[in-house]
Formats: sequence, C-alpha cells, structure tokens
Amino acid sequence: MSARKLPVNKFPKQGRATFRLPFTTVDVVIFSVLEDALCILLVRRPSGDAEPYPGKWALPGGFVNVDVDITLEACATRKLAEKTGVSTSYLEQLGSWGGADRDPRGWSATHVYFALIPAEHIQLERGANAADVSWFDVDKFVNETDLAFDHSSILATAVERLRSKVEYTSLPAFLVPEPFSLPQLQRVYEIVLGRSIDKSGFRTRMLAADFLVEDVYLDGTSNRPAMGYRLRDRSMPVLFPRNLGR
Amino acid sequence: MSARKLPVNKFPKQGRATFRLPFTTVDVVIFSVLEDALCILLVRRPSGDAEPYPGKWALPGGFVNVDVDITLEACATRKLAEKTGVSTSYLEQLGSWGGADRDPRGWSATHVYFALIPAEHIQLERGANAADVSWFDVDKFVNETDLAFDHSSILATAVERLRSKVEYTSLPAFLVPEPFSLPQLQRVYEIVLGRSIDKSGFRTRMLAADFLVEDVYLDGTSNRPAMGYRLRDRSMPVLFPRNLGR
DNA sequence: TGCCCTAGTTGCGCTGTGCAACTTATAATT
DNA sequence: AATTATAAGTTGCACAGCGCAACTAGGGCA
Repeated sequence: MSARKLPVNKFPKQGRATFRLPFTTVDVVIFSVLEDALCILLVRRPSGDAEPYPGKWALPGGFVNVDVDITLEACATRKLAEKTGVSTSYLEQLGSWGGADRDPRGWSATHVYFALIPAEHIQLERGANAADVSWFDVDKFVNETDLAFDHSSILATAVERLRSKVEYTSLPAFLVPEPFSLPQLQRVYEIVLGRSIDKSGFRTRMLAADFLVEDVYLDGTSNRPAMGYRLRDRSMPVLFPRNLGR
Repeated sequence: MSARKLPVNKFPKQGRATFRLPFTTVDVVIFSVLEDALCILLVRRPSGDAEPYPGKWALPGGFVNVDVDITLEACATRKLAEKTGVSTSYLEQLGSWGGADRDPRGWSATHVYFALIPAEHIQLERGANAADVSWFDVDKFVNETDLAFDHSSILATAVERLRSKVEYTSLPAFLVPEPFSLPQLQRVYEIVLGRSIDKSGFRTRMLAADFLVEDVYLDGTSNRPAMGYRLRDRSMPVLFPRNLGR
C-alpha cells in the first residue's frame, strides 16, 4: 500500500448515527523450505514521511480493498499471489491482532493467514523493486530482525503454531513438491522441528495415516530409487492420533 | 448495538487519499455445561427497520468501540462480562470471518472468541430484556435454530474446535467449578464429546499430565467421598501427547 | 448388619513407538 | 566385472500407554 492511497478513519458527523471504524488489514506469513532451512517471506516497508515504519521488513499484506476482495481469505490469496506468483497452496487462518496502538495511523485490526508453499513453485515478484521482497531463514535471521508493527510477535506465533501442528499433522507435505519420497518428507519434518526423527517409526506412521498415494519411482535423486508419493487430498492436512515422540 | 448508533462506512472524498473501511465487530461463543448438556449463550437481535436480522438469535457481540476497547481481546472480555457477569474465564480466539455479504449493512469482518465458564459462576444479564439472553443446548436446539448473519456457521466451527481440542487438552477443566473430583471432570469430558470414556485410563492420563493439585475431599456429593482438585495454572490448558482413544 | 452406590485400583492384552541391526537397490570406483 | 559406498526400506524387540474388565474401598440408607 503506497503513500498515494492512505485511508482515513474519520467520519462526517451525521446525526448521532456515526462512529469511527478501525482499519482492516490482512497479512500473510508465507513459509517455505529453502536450502534445508525453514524460511519466511518478508517485504520492505516503503519509505516516505507519511509511511509507518519506513524501510523496515514486514509481513506481506495491507488494507482490505472492499471493492476487490470478496472475503478475507480471498484477500489473503490475492496478496500471496501478488508476492510469489503462487495461486494454489495450503492457506490457514492464524488469528487476528487488533488494538489502538499497533499502527501509528490509528486503531487497526489485521487478519493473519499462514501459507505453506514448496520452494520450486515460487516465482518472486519481478521488476521495479524486487530487492524489497526476500526470504529469511527463520532460525538464523528472524530473531535478530525486528519487524514493522507487531509483526515480530505475529511471526513468533506463526512459527510456534506451525511447529506445534507439525507434531501431529501432515502439514510438512505441503512444503515439498510432488511427487516426493518418504525420506524427503521426513527431512522436511526434521527441518521444521529442528530435531531428528526415527526412520521406521516415521514410515509406519505416515503410511498408517493413509493420506499418501504411490506415484512413480524417483530415480537419480540418490542411490537406491525411492517410492514417490502424492497427497490423496491436497485440500486438508491429516491429523495423527499421537504426537511425534522423543 | 442498538439502532441509535449505526455506523456508516462511507467516506468523504478527500483528494485521492481515501477509501472505504469495513466494519469491525467482535463476537463471543460462550460455552458452559448446564444440566449435563453442553450449552452456548445466545442473544436476540433487536427489532427495528434499520436492524439486520431483527428478532433472530445471534452470538453476543457487536462493533468494536475504538474509544473504549484497547485491543480485540479486551473488547471480547467486555462483551462477555456484559452478558454473563463473568470477568475471568478461559478465552481463546477462534478466528475471524469477513466479507462483502455477511452483513447487509456492508463489508464487515468479525473477530470471534470462545469462552469456557463454569455454570455456577454465571449471573445472566438482569433487567430490561433478560428474556433476550438465553442458553441453548448445543445438541438439541442449535442445529434447528438458524442464527443471524453467518453465526450458524461460526458456531459450528466453534463446536468442532472445542470437541477436537477436548481430545487432547485439559479444556473441560475450565467448564467445571473448583474444587472438582476426577469423576466430575470425566463427566464433563463425556458430555462435550458425546461418548463415554474409560475410567482407569482417564485417571492415569489426567494425573500423569500433572496439571491438577489436590485440594479437599468432597463429601456429600456422592456415596464415597472423592478427592477434590484444583488447577495448577488457570491461565492455560495442558496438551496431552495423545488423543483420547475410542 | 447387609445392601447399594460411587470412588478408586489392579491385571492383562494390544498397539504404536524408539532403538538398532539388518537387507536391498543403485551409483561410483577399481 | 567385481567391489565399495550410500541411501531406501525392513525386521525384531523392549517399553509405555491405553481399552477392557474385574476387583477393592468407603460411605449412605433401610
């Protein structure tokens, strides 16, 4: 949202029938796995006197456009596509943050979604200011980067939620391009969780959950060819009856 | 929110620096267990020509008041207290619903929380129109009652979320007044889930999770006195490593 | 005192997991 | 062509938690 189009939350007095409205925004926490690391996409805030947090890194997002966005989720999908070119991905609502102080321009509430996309599908925004969109390693760079608004806190919540759900869901399957082998999937689990997992237990667990369908053998990626799998249903993750152990 | 104070989402044209803002509301799904049934609190929409869904039952909630509410959660707490007199309870964000069509007055987004309160703490709103606030048995009446706005859908999501989390958390402990016995707690689990649970497994599970502290023996509630427990930490539920079994 | 009811315990089999050793299939090397 | 290295995938075993069912413990009530 550039400086040319600043919203105003003051109303004309109109009888006794008016009051001020908060700003409504949508932000997206976009996760992917790049080079064996869990990463998120950040964008740089525009510079300018009227801009809040100019030059700071922030979650991609912005004001809901009531003339374009039919729903909040459609708005999130639009913002995801604008930054990554990815149109289909796993998208889940993370929650909402709202209050008087989180945006210097006034009372605002943001609806936050988080997306999981396979690295291979990404076509980062090109052109004018491509340098202002970048991937950040969650473990290496995120803690030492303070983001605009309350986005540091939102991001922390998102990472916490992702890690917690990975313990008992098939979510990491949305981070790896199909078809994938079980060892590849296991590696993603390990990267997200930051710890190693037992191989045989992992295999039985995944196959018992019955959310994978066999595809083609994957040659050339390692020594012995591995069975390639696809998701039976890309619209929803599977819930396991137990957490991962150890 | 009565008809005397209707918000307007039209802005004065002011250079090229304005656009319309969505309405921002907060709704609360208030759960309790009354007479061995999982219930939620609903309020009746006011009647009047300018009112949407006049006379229909709806979730308690309304517009965020930027002059009063510091945060969304504070707003939810306020609305909970206004309807029930309960000031402390378990309160969790459920999610947000927003779009062009969910409110006939215009583009709106609601931030929904859900609260768990013990029946004994409740002092329903008295006075003027107490008949317009009422408890509904989730299983008996809710499916056949169609609520205002998209509240039926929101409520369904809330029930689903509660039931799903009860499988692996100590959430039902927030629905029963302290001190409580393990059989009492188990009964609440069974009421929420709608199925019976094995006694011995339940006990080991609860005690192993180490979130209960022994209080006083509860005499007179049944034949044999039962150990009474309190929560070690009322601020957070405990997560179990496994779901409840069949 | 004897019966009933509810609280709480005990024993046993099953299942899924952690751990570690093993087999199988290919690529790279000699 | 045989050998070695490496990753995929399997097997066996001990252990922990749960479902199931029978049991003991403690108090009310006739």
